[in-house]
Amino acid sequence: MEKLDRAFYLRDTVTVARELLGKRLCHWVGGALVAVEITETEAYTGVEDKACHSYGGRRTRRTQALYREGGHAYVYFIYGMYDLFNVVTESAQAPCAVLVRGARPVPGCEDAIAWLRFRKEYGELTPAQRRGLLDGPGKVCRGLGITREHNGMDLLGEELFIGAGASLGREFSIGVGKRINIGYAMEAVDFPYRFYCRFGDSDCKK
DNA sequence: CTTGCGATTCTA
DNA sequence: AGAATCGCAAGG
Repeated sequence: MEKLDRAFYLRDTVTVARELLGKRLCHWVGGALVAVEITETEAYTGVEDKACHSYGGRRTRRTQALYREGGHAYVYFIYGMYDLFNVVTESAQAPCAVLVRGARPVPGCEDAIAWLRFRKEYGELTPAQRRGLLDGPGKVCRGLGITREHNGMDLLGEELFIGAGASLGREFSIGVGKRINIGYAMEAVDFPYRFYCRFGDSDCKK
């Protein structure tokens, strides 16, 4: 499968966050290629964004991956329980990233369905259950088997990458809103940096 | 070394 | 609305 190239990730973070909607996030794991379609993202725009881990140029062991060139993974641990997957964007001088907040299984991708079913220990999955496997940033990592071991990984490699093709699902428009759970971020709480798929009848947000 | 708290999820 | 649960980052 053709992958998004470096140039895609080196662009403006908000643009990348919008354009990642509908793209296929893929992880080769356990002998299966697990592919899901991204339905919700948030942009974290770097040193001037109080909600971003690199705000003010903060550079610690945790934030190191943010200072890589665009197209790398930034995976960090939160709330004592969850790993969250981000796509690093822009140049190495601009520590920005896009948080993947939600996804859904790609129709017809049986490897992914089998993997997700295994993760949830379900026999069969209703459409609602399939959606519920990936409808939060912690669930995206759990569902795809992404952990902190993937922190800093190059998304142009073979194991973890994002497909360049158009969405396999239905057409959608882009919904915009404020980011979730960043109440501490002063003026940045109101930035319209959350993006989600709108499918006419139903939105991909809770 | 200590401590406050978080880009969440699940249950009620 | 609250608990679970622990690494990170800041401060002493």
